[in-house]
Amino acid sequence: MQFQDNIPIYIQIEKYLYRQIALGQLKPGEKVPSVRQLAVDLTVNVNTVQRALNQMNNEGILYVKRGLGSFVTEDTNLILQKRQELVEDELSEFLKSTAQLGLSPEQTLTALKKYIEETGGD
Amino acid sequence: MQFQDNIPIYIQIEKYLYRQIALGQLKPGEKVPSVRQLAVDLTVNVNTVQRALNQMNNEGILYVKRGLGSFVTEDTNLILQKRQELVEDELSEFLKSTAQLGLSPEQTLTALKKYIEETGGD
DNA sequence: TATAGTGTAATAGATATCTAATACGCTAAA
DNA sequence: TTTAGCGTATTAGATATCTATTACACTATA
Repeated sequence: MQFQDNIPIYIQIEKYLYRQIALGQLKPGEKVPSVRQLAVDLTVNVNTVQRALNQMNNEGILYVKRGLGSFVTEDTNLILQKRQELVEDELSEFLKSTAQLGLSPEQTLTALKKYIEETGGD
Repeated sequence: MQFQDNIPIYIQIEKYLYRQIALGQLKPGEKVPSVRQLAVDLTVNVNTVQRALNQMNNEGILYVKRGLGSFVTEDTNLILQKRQELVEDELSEFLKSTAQLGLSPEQTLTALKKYIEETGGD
């Protein structure tokens, strides 16, 4: 995984894992790779992974079985809720950004539609 | 101005000034507030402002008159080009983000439309 | 000429992030 | 009981960011 500069790595790892869960690539109750394994996979230090997992534990998205590892919550509603939250955050931030560039919501919508038509979304 | 945590301030200042120029609130040939004045306005250190202005000088968006200050380029095409670039960056990043949450470009478009209808874009 | 305002540079210190290394206690399985 | 894998904690050092401070050279103007 390649990380974007200027944004803390532990934030990006958090986002990455949230998305894995939101997409169902990490299922409810499933074990998350160990911090050591993730550190190897992501070419990052164990402490950095640990820091990312901490807040997810605090939010209840993950839970820990001592000596065994971290697991995805089995609270499906919580996962759905989190996914919805992530989507709405993106929508909100996007509209905020384009507004600061002088585009109204409607203009933003039009620009996005045109952009998709022209590029296919890439 | 309040700054977002986890993103370097000098990056946010840069973005802020780009938008001022893109929106025409800083016009071609107009003097940009001095680094000392900006530092006061933004409640930030002079060096941090200086760092933000440097790259904009390198890109040709600003130019310096020694002893007088920094000024917005009079190359209108360059400004228009930069604005277009900023908009497309937002569009691209937005689609990338929603894709990582499992939304196709079309689904993203629909979600945005719905979001605007429901919230008015706020 | 003297002064005020400008960009620019350099230094030192504080803080956050990241890495590296080591260690401890827990659990499951050989 | 021993071993391997797990989360967790701690310490030290490197780097980037930001602040604070001082200083220098240039320009326009009183």
